[in-house]
Amino acid sequence: MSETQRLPRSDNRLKLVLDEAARLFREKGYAATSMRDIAAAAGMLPGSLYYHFTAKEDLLVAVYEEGVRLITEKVQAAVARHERPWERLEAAAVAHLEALLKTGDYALVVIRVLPRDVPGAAARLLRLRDRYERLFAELVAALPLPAETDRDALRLMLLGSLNWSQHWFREDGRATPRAIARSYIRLLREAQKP
Amino acid sequence: MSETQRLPRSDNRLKLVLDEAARLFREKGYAATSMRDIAAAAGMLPGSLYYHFTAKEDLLVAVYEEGVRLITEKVQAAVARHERPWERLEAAAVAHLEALLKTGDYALVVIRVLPRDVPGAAARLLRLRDRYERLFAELVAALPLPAETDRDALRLMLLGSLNWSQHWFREDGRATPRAIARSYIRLLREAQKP
DNA sequence: CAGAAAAACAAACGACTGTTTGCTTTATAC
DNA sequence: GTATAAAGCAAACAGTCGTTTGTTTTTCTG
Repeated sequence: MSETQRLPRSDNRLKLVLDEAARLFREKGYAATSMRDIAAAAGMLPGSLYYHFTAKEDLLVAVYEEGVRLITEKVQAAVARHERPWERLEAAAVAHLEALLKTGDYALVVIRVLPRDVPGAAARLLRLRDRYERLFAELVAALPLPAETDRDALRLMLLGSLNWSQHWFREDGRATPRAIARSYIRLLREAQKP
Repeated sequence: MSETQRLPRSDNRLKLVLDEAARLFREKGYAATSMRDIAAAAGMLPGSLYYHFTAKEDLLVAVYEEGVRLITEKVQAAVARHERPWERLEAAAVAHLEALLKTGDYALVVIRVLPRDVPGAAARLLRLRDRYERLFAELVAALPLPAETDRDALRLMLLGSLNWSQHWFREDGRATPRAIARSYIRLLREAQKP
């Protein structure tokens, strides 16, 4: 009955594998990234990846989970620094966009790789993303808005435009993630003044 | 010197190939769709596709071109029915979203397949999409807005949120493409009233 | 230091990839 | 009606795909 369990070895390269997988999934997408690409980037042989993950889909899910964790963490920390509803939403929008465009690869994979493109893991990916987006639903619910304002539309419009910005954003430009998120919030906020 | 040029045959299946390619590219994305998938869907052998297209990338470009043509056509027709700037932009937004979510496969491929995912054709795809998006820049430029309003942000926010709706829109729901586009416009428009 | 588990190597499996080549069928044009 | 070009078939090319299996190396644990 002695289940001999041992701690991971100190020289293990799981973290490196995840980092390189995140980078490649973000750069080329899921289907266009091969297990051989990831293995080569991590300096190991293709078959070795299967010691850590039983399938390519599980590797993606692991990256996805870390991405959601990172964004959630940043957004929650940013929101906690404010008290007024609109300022909390603005802080969330800024943190969300900075996580996507500045933090690195994990976060971007979450909105770059579409769940429907990974049939065997779509359900798991959607569950992760839905849980995160509920954060924004709560922030929008707390806004002081005229009764006729469509809160769902407001939330979807904000998140949609933020997420889409990955496709046109250029690092060199003068528009920072923070400035973009703020201008979007301003466009929405002005509309809701009595 | 007699260059014997002949008309395409009446039984040719080029249109069918394009239709099936558009459907598959929309459903599974570019990388996950194989030439064999397309050939099988069109009821022919893989090699036969190369009579019509010299490479998979060219097949995508052909679908893309038709998609841009369709959206442009619908948006221009819708805009022409109105005179006041905000109504013209709203008509464009509605037509854009209906083209994506109702018209069919060609239009959706244009925003579903990312140019960067098709290295050999990225430049061609981007040129097509930029030309189309200039339509919206003109419509936004014509809006009567306060001097401090950021017109670029407004355009990017509108198009971004419209394009992102492909990811959450469900046909069964009560929200039609028309209603979604109108609620987005309303959120922006109210903000700009003096 | 000995034993065991962790982590990776080495090599291959069959299936699938985009594409090419040569040949055949068939509608069109004169 | 017959030459001719359009369209597609049939079969294969070399390469890549995700994954499996057996073995080896290396670190940790007692």
